[in-house]
Amino acid sequence: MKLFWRQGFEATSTEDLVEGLGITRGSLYKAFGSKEQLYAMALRRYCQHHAAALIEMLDRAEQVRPAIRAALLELVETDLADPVPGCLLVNAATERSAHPDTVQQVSRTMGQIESALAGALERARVRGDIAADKEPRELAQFLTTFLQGLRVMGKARADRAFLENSVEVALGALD
Amino acid sequence: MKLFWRQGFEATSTEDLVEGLGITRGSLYKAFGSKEQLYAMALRRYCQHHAAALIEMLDRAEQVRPAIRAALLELVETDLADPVPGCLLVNAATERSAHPDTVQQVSRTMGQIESALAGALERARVRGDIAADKEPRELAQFLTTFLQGLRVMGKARADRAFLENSVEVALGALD
DNA sequence: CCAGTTATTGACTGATCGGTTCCAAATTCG
DNA sequence: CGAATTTGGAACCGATCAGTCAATAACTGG
Repeated sequence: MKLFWRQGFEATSTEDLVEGLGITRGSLYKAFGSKEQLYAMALRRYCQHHAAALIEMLDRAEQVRPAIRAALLELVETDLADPVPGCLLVNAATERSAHPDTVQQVSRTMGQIESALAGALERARVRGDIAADKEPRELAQFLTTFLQGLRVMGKARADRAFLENSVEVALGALD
Repeated sequence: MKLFWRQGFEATSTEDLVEGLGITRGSLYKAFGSKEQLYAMALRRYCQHHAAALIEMLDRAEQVRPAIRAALLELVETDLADPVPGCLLVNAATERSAHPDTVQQVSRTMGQIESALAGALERARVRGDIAADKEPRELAQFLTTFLQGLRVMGKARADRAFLENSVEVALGALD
């Protein structure tokens, strides 16, 4: 998974995968069928680990706004520590936009993130932590979009002040 | 340029380029040196045409907020009409984050967009069209980040309601 | 019209691509 | 213990990769 994450689908050869997984060529094709299928599995694993962790954090959060801020700033730190890999979902969406299976998987996960955000924001609204006149679903869609931009800028311009400021302005949209 | 734009660097073969440009293999290498150099030139051309057009639009705009809204909604329309190509800057940033030359070119262009936004927002603030207590530079960095997210979602989830709503919420952050 | 220069060509190269095959070693089961 | 089956692996496949080059074509000034 980490190879596809860091290098993308096309730039990762089967030789890289054989070396990285510590198995031989034949076993790889026995186990996964093809490079495409292995990529699909890696993407699914990424969604189950990383996206699911974000969603669970949002579901559990008592104070929603600090939780969202913490989640976004943690991603900023990740990109600052190593800007190359970025987010596999973003990489998949951009590199493989012509492959419907990949796009659908990415879209589904984005939808789950949006729903988790919408749920958390609804709870926050009930508690009076965010503006009462904003639709949680609309705010959630905005934040989902902003999140992807943050990951792109984390690769293109890994600058702490820039990224952290963007997060603060985005959170300001919740008022 | 359109081939790299639509397919990315790795997925575009020199054969594709030969066919697309209508020249032969030898001429391509005589004229551009290598696939890498041709990609760099295509990226530069993209910046000069597309990013420069956005920047000029912002520089000329009388009413800044409607101009930004129009620019963002036009990009939404572009992605809805054909979600595959997306934005070459975003594609380059994600696919080629390990190639410093590409990252630097993308970063420079993002900086120009940020500056154009900051200039326009400063004019808007003087005119009282946006909140007086917000720093134009900070808003510009936020909008630059949001813009990249919009292009990613345009590929991953080409849904008009989702994208247009995201734009409206983002513009709300200017108040 | 021609000698000299530049541009263009497409066949060719070694390397590497994703994927297969077949054999040997290990494991299972009667 | 031994026949049958599964597992693991290196050699190999045609195709395609990015890049080169000697030969030819086109153009130049004289």
